[in-house]
Amino acid sequence: MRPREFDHDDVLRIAFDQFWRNGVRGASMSDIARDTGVQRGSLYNAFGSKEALFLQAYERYAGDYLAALQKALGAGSLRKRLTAFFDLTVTNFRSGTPPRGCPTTRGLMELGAAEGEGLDEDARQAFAGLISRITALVQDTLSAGAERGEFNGNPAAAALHIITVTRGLAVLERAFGDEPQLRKIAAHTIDLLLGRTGG
Amino acid sequence: MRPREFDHDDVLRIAFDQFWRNGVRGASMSDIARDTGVQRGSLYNAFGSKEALFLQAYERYAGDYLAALQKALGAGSLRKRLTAFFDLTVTNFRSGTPPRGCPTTRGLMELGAAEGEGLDEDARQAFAGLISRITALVQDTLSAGAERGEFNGNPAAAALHIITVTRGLAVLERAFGDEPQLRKIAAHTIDLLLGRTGG
DNA sequence: CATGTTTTTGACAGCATGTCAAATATCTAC
DNA sequence: GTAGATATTTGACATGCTGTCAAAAACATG
Repeated sequence: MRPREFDHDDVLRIAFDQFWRNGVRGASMSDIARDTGVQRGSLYNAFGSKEALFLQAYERYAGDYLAALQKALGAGSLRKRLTAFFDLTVTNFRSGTPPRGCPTTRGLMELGAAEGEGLDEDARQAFAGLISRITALVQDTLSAGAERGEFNGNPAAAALHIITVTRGLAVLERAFGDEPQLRKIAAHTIDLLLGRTGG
Repeated sequence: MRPREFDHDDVLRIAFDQFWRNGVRGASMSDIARDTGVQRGSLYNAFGSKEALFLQAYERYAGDYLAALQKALGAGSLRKRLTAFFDLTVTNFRSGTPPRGCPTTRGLMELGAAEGEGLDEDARQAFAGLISRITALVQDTLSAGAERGEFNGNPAAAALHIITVTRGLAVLERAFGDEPQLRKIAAHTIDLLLGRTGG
């Protein structure tokens, strides 16, 4: 066999940065080839297609991001946990120069048809999978908070509400790019769920 | 002069349907040419570019949609108004076969760079403009409700919260296509803002 | 009926994804 | 050490996209 001349993980990292900054459709295989120093044909040989390359790169990101969220949700009062969760979310959306937004939300809205039909069903499942896992983390945190008497509502409904707000923040970030506004909305959401005082 | 062989408005309607179903990037000028019966070159002659065609088609849609929202927000108790608002929102996202989702949210997430740089700054402003106008409508409704004693919170903050949730609903619609779930989230949002009982 | 102006039409350039055959470089077996 | 097998690299190609342009066509106006 002839050995590969590039590092698999390096390519995934560099490719994902391209996808994140320019979108899956906006990033071209030529761009990725230029940035990685790997020729376009080699990328196709190694990954099969642009979508397959994206999926691998996305799974890498999803794992890292989920771990960071889990850590943010894991310490302090419920209010502190949720605050850390939203902080990390907004910071993630606003990372990069210029800010890159939310890759999950962007990827989701870039898809072809709706669920069921659609060629990029694999991508949709990857995006939906991360959202579901984040929702589960939040719900667990709320349930634990409820047992400690820090929250008295429906953890499932509240988690769904929170994930909805985070997706909305991703959209407003693209519309207005107003980071203080995003943080105000996040704080307001926590107040709505836990009450304005103490919590 | 030679007269135009097609109806300007017909083309805008048909083109927007293409954009709505397949996204701005996903819909090709060839598709629109086929559906309208107007040759590709004629479309470029009449509208200049795909983005310019989209912008005109989008403004048409935005005007109609805003009028429908205004009507939904204009009658009954505050709770009824907000319920009608969310109903219309979700129904709009789920219209078409297969459901077409939210064209504003999709268009926004399809854009190139973030605010400031980016070539499609005109499109971003069109999307942000509709979102801002909807937010203003909701805020007015909440303010009026507050004067009538139906709401005692901050109308500006609550309106921002509501618009954030609607953007989140647009994203979750693409992720899961679960319409009952969307309606539950909407109802829960109203309960959070107005209180679970009466309102 | 002739002239002028706009629309229409078809061909072209440039860039995208994806495919493929040929060339290349290493590993393995002897 | 050498020869063969095998996977990677490389460049050319097909196809589809946006956008441009010059030539042809069709109507309005004098």
